[in-house]
Amino acid sequence: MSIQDYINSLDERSRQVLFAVIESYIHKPEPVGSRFVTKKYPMGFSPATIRNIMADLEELGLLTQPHTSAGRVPTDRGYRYYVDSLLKPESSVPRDPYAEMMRDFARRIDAIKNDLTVLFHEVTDTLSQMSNYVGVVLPPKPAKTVFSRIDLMKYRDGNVVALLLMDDGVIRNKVIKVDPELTQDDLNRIAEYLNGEFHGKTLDEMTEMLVRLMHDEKALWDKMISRAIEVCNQTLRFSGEDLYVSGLYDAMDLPDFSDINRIRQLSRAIKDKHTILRLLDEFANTEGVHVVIGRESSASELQNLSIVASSYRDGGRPAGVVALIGPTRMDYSKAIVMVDTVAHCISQAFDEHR
Amino acid sequence: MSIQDYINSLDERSRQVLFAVIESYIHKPEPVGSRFVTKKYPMGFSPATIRNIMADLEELGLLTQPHTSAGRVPTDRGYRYYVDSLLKPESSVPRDPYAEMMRDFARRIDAIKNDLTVLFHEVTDTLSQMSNYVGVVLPPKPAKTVFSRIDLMKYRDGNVVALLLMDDGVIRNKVIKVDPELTQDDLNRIAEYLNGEFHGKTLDEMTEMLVRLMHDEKALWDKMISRAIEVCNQTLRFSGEDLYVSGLYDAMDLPDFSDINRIRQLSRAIKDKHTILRLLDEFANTEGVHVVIGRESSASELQNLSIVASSYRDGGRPAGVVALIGPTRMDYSKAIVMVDTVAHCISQAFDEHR
DNA sequence: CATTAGCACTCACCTCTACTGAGTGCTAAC
DNA sequence: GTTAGCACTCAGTAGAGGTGAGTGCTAATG
Repeated sequence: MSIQDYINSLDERSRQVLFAVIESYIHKPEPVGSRFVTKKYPMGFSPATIRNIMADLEELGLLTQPHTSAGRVPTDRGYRYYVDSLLKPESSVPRDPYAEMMRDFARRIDAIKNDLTVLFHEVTDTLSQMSNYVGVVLPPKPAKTVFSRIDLMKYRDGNVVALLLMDDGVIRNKVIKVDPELTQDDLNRIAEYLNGEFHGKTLDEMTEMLVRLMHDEKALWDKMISRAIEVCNQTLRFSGEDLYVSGLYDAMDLPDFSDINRIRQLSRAIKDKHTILRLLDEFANTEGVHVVIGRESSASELQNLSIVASSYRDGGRPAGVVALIGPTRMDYSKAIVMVDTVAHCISQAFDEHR
Repeated sequence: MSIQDYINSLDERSRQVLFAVIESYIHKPEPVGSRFVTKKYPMGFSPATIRNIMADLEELGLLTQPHTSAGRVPTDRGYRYYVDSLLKPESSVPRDPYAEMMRDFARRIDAIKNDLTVLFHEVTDTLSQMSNYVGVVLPPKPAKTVFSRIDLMKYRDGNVVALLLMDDGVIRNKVIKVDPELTQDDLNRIAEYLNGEFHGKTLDEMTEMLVRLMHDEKALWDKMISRAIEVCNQTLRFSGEDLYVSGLYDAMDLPDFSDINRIRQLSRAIKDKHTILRLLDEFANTEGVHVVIGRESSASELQNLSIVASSYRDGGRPAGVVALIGPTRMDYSKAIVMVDTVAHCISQAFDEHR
């Protein structure tokens, strides 16, 4: 019988004690003693009994002691058990306290769902304000979004403004350089050609087509086409995938970040976004709420941090991810409800949208 | 004779000592003792003499002691004197070490000067990376920029994408809601009308005109005009003035921010941008580099912070501001050179641009 | 008369010690 | 199986003493 098996077969008493320790510690970040448990979570046993149980839980790696004569503190594995086995009956999580906020939220995002940038900023702001953790949104992969149209307008010098509209609302404008000889009429013809060519394609397909076109003979003798390819090529050169983040400032006030190094760690994790990006990306095609606790993610940047994430859907299919990043000592039940609800709100907003 | 007069008439010795203390303290944030000064900045006096001079400087409020038996530390007033009287002969500031970087910088911004958003991000990034302070850019007041053209494109549902081009490169796109009956042809006519009406106007003048138009009789019977007004009204509703900021993460590594409260203070100052915005705004119409040290700005948020700022010009006239925000214990000479040089680079990029 | 050597003094900082109290593990009794 | 009792551990605090960097003052010096 492996440790995992032992953990899975915890008896009710042990579960109660573990639950008590974790809830208490989440409420107030101080090691929890046996006497304290008997007082605040009375279950008819003396401190000595609780001590025995706690010792068992420590042996299983669910709790640990900061030092010999201190109370117990949950380990990452402890939180994991808490999240998986103690919170799972989701009905027990009280959604009501947030219902009001969420109705309000749903109303607000309804008004701005046309502009994804504004929408996602609103989402991260709301998430972080409500939770005091760091709110994150992974926007839909632009590569998977469907081309709607491109417009080209002459600007100053030899510059042209390219406006790229995608079907789901991702709008991008970019100043590109072209042959200054081109007139607006030329540009219109180029845009028209591109609109026809790329109609209904995803960005991925577009770039693929572009590569093919560039080797096509037709492009060699038709100047207009070769120019169109050039324009398109410039426009599609993206600023890379981005991530909406907010709430670092509020999170800094959490007791978990009273240590300067913890703050640095958190901000570093947020600063070079690709760690988080890679992690969230894994959830982009899944359903439901996921929780990653501390070292569970192999990324060392996230050692003392946990992530609660859920994908949201656009037209039934998973599109992007919303998440909360906080300390491992996180109010998981609260965070899970929030992330879940917000994800649903977004999915719903998208659905009404089409 | 006021204290200020005494300060202005410091003799050479005192100036030398003050200079030594401040330079040393900027180099390493530890109280500077008399013995240390005689060793590292030999000027032919014994520690005792230096002590007497230091006592005088303290009486004038230029230095202070953290506690009785510690060395001296500069006060805000001390830094002020240092900046005004000891650094002013600008020729003494060595520009060379940065010359290389700056050439590089000039080349880089040359490539992106068409897109102000990208440009300003690049500027704050460069400033903060080179200095380890927080780089800030106040973009040109959109209200003062000159209208170039507006384009309207039908999007999904009853939505329209409005693309607003301004003469200096501020480009803004916005999804607005209009009467779904409007065809693309209608939109084109509306845009044409607006382009004619607003040609060469600033945003300020545009809003003004808009108010006037809305009370004009013509608007009442010409449906096209009234729609145009509506569209324009929606488009001009801005997301408010913004501020480009970057470098908080790097600044956190400065010893000045090893105290958690200092970090919180700094991030709070950056978070609600309007304090900084108001401060920088004062410099928007001035020339040259300005330095605000600690409490000199009445804003309590900036107590332990200093700002080195300079306006940059667009077409000869001051347009916006670049700045560095750091601890009062800042390397002012370095910061001043950087801000000054960067401001010049931007001005130059704009000039070549027209 | 400016400068300096000498000296007493101050005070942050470090270390050592002792004490306290919260909490534990173990064992024997219930 | 549960619990009372007890010895033990250890972080945290407070006080005492020593150290050293630095000062202010005064009297001697050139």
